Amino acid sequence: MNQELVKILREISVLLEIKGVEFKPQAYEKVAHSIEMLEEDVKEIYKKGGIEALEKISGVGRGIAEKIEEYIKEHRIKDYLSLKKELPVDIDGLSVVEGVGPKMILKLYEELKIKTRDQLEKAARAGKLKSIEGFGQKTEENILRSIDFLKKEHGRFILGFVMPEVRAIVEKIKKVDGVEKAEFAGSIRRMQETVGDLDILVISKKPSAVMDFFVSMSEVEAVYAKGDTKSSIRLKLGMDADLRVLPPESFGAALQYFTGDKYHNIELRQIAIKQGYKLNEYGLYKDKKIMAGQTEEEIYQKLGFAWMPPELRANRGELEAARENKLPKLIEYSDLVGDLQVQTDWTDGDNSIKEMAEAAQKIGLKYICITDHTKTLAMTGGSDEKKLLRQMAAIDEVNREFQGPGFKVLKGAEVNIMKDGTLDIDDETLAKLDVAGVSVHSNFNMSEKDMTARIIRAMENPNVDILFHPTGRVIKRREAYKVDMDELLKTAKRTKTVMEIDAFPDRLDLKDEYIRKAVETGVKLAIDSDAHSASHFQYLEYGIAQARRGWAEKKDIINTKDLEDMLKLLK
DNA sequence: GCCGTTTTCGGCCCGACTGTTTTCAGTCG
Repeated sequence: MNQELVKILREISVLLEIKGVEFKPQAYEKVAHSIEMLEEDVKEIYKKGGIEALEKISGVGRGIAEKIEEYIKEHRIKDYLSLKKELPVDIDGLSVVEGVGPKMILKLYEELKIKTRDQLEKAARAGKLKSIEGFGQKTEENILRSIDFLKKEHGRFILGFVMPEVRAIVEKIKKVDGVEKAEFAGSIRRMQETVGDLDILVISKKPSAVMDFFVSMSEVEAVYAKGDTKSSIRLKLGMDADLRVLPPESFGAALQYFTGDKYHNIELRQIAIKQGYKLNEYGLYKDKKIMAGQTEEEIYQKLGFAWMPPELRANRGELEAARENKLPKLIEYSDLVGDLQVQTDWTDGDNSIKEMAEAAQKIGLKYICITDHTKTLAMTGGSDEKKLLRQMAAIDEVNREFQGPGFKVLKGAEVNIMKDGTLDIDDETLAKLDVAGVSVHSNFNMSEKDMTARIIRAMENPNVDILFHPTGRVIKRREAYKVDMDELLKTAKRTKTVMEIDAFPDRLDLKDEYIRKAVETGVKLAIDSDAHSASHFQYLEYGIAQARRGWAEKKDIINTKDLEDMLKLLK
């Protein structure tokens, strides 16, 4: 229900903006965002607490609450339908095109009866857009370029897959003559699952040298704009990048501003206004006098907050917590000492047990658990009981070679949860493993009720230690299966089952909000790389980022503990 | 349409750049 409603509220927002209505568009947009972030279904909220409960959702007042009620009861919103009748266009599809906003949507419809992105593309290819007043050659080209991109990439990039290039570019810019400082901001600094573009902030005595370098890097595919303080490019990897040169006294303000997120910033600026300040990307001002701006710390401090890590900035309570000095002491990127999901060439991994162990040791881990697939995942050559026993002996052999307390390879498996919640490995064999992980790899399309019951049954098995990648999604490829996460977390708490944060860049389940819920519930978590190759241990970083965005501390994550202590936390 | 350390009316985040136009509206982040 939530996603349908979000889409409708967003459309109402744009439709009102097209009509030139003031302030209401922001009100609807704000509610759309609140509902998007919501864990609970609005239908459930309404069922439990009626219209008053709906009004408790951030940004929802009586008016919108009644519209939500109308949608729940009658599956339509009258006002929305009449707005839609006035302007029957695919708002969603058109507004994701870069440069196309409410006013342009209206003109496109009035002049050329364009309703969909396909029609927009055809009109642009036929050169018809130029005929509209206020549209020119450039507008047409930009629209086409954006449409091509949407087709190719769906607009977002998976953080872990673009991060190496991002870091390399920033390092290169740091070396340009005159550059004193260069940092990336935006969703990348916040370590979001997916990122839209790259923002780089620079202090330099020679701005033009930085701009010249930036637009002529080998990674650049196209240059959109080049100015004294800002340049914009498209990278060959498909992502857009902006670079801004700033005066040192504004660097912190700009870093804060461009890191976001948007909702964190709106909140912070409103707080600044209430205290008699004005906050923008150049600094914190009182009566045109700059009061802070060189660092983020001094800006937050002047406004009465502790500095907070970018991963927390989402206006989900972090400002309040920072004011009361109740910010969580987040798990650090150096805190992991083990990895509990590792595949090898015994099934679908690239490397041997020994090679994986060596790679893990090299990046500073003290133990890994080998968790190859089991027999019903036939395409990977999954293990049956016999093969598992043979692998256990092979692991003993590798451990003998390591000799000494420095590093240990544990025996585990990623056991399939069958349709009825039973496992495809017998209990006797499971009991012999150090760590038994379970996961769903088949029948993704069950009802929420059946899927929840299926997974709970598996968690109740006393040999099962960890639920691997608990929602089964693959970002940009496969939706999460339907499951009642509240029930799973309750079951995890009751049965002492650990929930996994899968660090593989396009998995990253649990999601941040579920992590936060797990932490609040007292459920223990493990951050695992799900490595299928020796190079994949580097992905642990993205799992840690995910944990940080879910407010998790070191104590919540079992593989921050030394081997003995970690094993005590398993069933 | 929402909301309250400006509290039930009167505000609502803010600045840069583009494209097209000749002084600025629209879009974006």
